[in-house]
Amino acid sequence: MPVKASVTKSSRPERIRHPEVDAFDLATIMRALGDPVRIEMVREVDAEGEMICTDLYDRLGLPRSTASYHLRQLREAGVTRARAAGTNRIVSVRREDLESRFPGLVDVILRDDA
Amino acid sequence: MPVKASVTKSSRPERIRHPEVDAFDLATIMRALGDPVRIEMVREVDAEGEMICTDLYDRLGLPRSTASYHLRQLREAGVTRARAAGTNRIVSVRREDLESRFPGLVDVILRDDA
DNA sequence: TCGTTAGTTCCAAAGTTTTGGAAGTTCCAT
DNA sequence: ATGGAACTTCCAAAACTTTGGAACTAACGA
Repeated sequence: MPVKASVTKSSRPERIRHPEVDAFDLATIMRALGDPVRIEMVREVDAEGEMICTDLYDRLGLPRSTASYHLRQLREAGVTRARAAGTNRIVSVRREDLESRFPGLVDVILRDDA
Repeated sequence: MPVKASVTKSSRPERIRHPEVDAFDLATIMRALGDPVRIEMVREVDAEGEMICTDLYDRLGLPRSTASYHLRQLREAGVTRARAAGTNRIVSVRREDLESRFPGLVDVILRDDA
């Protein structure tokens, strides 16, 4: 009989997936940004440069699973990046990548004084 | 008995509604642009400067009611403008209005060469 | 090894958007 | 008037997104 009885699911590190700049899609990015919670997330993260999820989630005051869902939309569109650091995850805005593919877009998001 | 028996609905000219620049909302505009059909509409219209709905709808090859729905999303967000001209409607992109409120955004939409 | 913390994924319910045919309105020409 | 063309709105079905609690995983410290 082989090794273990109950590996419930993936027992390997599980990389965090991010699209490459060449795979960025304008409609997908616009859609990710078409939500006030997500725009706020981008602004909070950008203002700090980098942020751990807990701090971001605490500021937004949403249930963690909901906040995690929205952050995923941003990450999968290419707006934010996440890297693991111990038991935390450090999030940042992909400013240079966005700027190189859609010049001016980051400024539009961050500079709105409505 | 007053005047008419069956006015089924509004019997008055029915103005086409457009938000004022001050009422533009970033998330609403991003959301309106977060769809490939609508991005294409903006590009087609902008390339012509002005366009009547029929011509636009014919180019997109969608059922008219569907195309009309998408154009409405754009108009209500503030991206496009429509004015009546006889039985036609002439559509255009609100370039200056968008530029004044969200400088750089129109360029992002029109200049993407993906 | 166990307990705790950080964060994600699962899942079903709730909510929203999209679709397209049919019906309706408005305008113009005859 | 009546007819037709150009649009829009209605409406219900289908498709998608969002929500949040519960279950889960992975990393760390004692």
